[in-house]
Amino acid sequence: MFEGLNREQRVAVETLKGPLIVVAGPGSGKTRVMTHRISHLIACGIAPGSILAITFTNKAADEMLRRTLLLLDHPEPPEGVPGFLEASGFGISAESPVIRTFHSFCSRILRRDLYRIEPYSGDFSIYDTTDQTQLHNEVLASLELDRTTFPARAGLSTISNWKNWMISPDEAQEKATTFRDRELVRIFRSYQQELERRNALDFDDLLLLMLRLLREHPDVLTRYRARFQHLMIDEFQDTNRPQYLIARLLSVEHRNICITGDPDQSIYSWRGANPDNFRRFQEDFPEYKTVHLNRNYRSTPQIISVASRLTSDHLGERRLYTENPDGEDVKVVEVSDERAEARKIASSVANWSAEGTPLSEIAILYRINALSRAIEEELVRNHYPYAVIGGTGFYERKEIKDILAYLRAARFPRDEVALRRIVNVPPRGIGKISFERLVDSARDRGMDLGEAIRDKEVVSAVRGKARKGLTDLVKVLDDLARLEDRPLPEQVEAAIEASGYVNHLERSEPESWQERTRNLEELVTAAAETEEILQAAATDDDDIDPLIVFLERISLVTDVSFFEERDARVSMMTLHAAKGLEFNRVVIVGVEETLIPHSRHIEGGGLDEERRLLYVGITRARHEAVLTYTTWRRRFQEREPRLPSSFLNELEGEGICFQRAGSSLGIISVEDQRSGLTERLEDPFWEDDEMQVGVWIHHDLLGRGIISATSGRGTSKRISVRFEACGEKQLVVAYAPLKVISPPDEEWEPC
DNA sequence: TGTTTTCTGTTTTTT
DNA sequence: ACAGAAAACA
Repeated sequence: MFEGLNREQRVAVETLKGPLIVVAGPGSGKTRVMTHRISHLIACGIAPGSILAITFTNKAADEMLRRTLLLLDHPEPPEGVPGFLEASGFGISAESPVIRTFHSFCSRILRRDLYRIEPYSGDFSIYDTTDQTQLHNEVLASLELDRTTFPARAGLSTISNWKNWMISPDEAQEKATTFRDRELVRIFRSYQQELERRNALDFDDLLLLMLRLLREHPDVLTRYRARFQHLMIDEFQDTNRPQYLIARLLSVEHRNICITGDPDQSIYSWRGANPDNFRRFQEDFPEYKTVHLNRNYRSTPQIISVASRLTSDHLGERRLYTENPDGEDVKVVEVSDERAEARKIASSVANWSAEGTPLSEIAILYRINALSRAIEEELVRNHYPYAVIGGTGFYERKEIKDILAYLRAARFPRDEVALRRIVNVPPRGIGKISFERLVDSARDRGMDLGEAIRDKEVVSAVRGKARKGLTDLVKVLDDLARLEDRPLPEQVEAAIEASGYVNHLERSEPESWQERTRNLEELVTAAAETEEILQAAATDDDDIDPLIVFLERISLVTDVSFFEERDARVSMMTLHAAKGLEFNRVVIVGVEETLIPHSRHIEGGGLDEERRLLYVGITRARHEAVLTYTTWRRRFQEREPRLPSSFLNELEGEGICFQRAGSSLGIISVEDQRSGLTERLEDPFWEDDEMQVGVWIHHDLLGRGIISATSGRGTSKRISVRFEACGEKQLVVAYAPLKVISPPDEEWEPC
């Protein structure tokens, strides 16, 4: 049971009673400790079902469950069936520990008990970001506020912050001083009311309502306290206030709570994560014990020593060390632009692959999703399979969301977001005006939209094409609703069929309709998979609607493991998404000022978190870490000069080597590179010609004009020209009869 | 007049 | 690639 564990790890595994803090650096065997601890609990006679382990992602949950079952000599869970099984199953068996994220754990409980809180019920919808944005904008319309002054992104992030810090609309109102703040509070208030009315929960609500449930219903609290005698929380540095309070409520009596985390890897404060929870924990559970896991088993000494330069010296006490053999230096590579960066990465992949590193052991990490594009293109060109993790995920694709919206609208008439989404997709003549008319008429009668579209009088308020479209839609939805008891894949297929969606795709997206249709087929496959899992867990006492399970799985389980096949592929993801993962070789791209640190966080408290983000990135690597930065990068249409990240200065020292692409492996310090930067402003890839914005030209046919924009290079370079005689035209420089002229005098007269 | 198509400007991180 | 705005269409 304890073989292969070091002394500290063993202490953590053996301490089963009472509060325990495990401070675990990257690669220190934290998951090992957690899985051993769970199996040790079970070996000591604790009922598996009374163990609740909270992880940060569903992927981590699956991994932990899989490894725990292995330790327990369980038959291996079927390949490719994620621990999601557990989500629907926790009512079922006391034979397996419950390992989930906070969100899916809460959702599971709320499915059963949310009816206790007015006016909700257990078949609530979960609103994802898209749904939230739509609702936000509906709220704006009803409050007669302007979309540009109150963008959804900003508004929702403010609302989410309030919720994470458990500030009610009333409290927010008291603190609001400016006009804008007061308007935001109004938006918050009606956003929340509208969610309630629709029996819908956003991600924050999953936590907040769980907390309310436990606080307001002592019998429920007692039940779950009795049920979960042992709590474990992973990535504790990234828990927010409601999450901590839920954990405290569940464990404050038996006090068997083990938290693991690493303040140096706290990278989610923007989502309300509060490292201060460590301090609160120490106050609330003063008899706690602490274990420090400082020995790293993952990385080379070079990687550890370089990465450690980014962490604050916690009194020199918590320093991470390793006894692994030496490896290569961490490399910092300068390249001229994002295409050169992509080529450099592709050639690294080629070399590593030739040396025998499997593609699945290579990761490319970046600060923002937008950086993946250039690299993807290069990998495609070189025929390297890759998987972009996160980003626009499968379930965020338009066609997928549309079909799911059909199912939602058919079966959950209160869920207006879904109905609004598909009311005119495919186009059936119900435009903005007709729809507004419909909504008004429904509101006048105090009806839900779902009722309204079936109401004769309301429908007669709309006329012509729109009325026909509406009756067609109602028929489609009613037909779908009738399939309630059919198997899930059949329902999904029916939704695709009845909506005429494939036809619509073919007409409206001649470029991509085939791929999108394939995606829809994948959706049917996913439905079949869910159906299968539910069949396997047929002992379910809760008898939950398969469609609800399917939708929930989709909104909460966005990990790779759920959908992607496990072929050998290069992984590409953001630094945030890489948390908790490890790879033999890691490339971090775009290590540039304004990217990491991101421009929004260069000043103020956010800077430390950016530094930790880079720390997390570097420590993902076992054998080799490469950091790249460019001197030029294309952003929208413009190419802009770039500076290396200021963090690179902090990394200087033993175990790291700076090199310029194309140059021999000479060691060049950051200062050398900085001073060399100005002379390299003429980038070899930048063909500087005369056709620049602001230059006057003469066209043989169109006459005089001034260049207002340029794009592309070489023979594909295009310019926009505002002509005196005929307005703005687009021209291809290589083919247009143009010559540069000196500016007309009148334009240059000083005013 | 109302609907559909085309064009333009926009991307921090995510359960 | 996507959303919102302007233009084109019925």
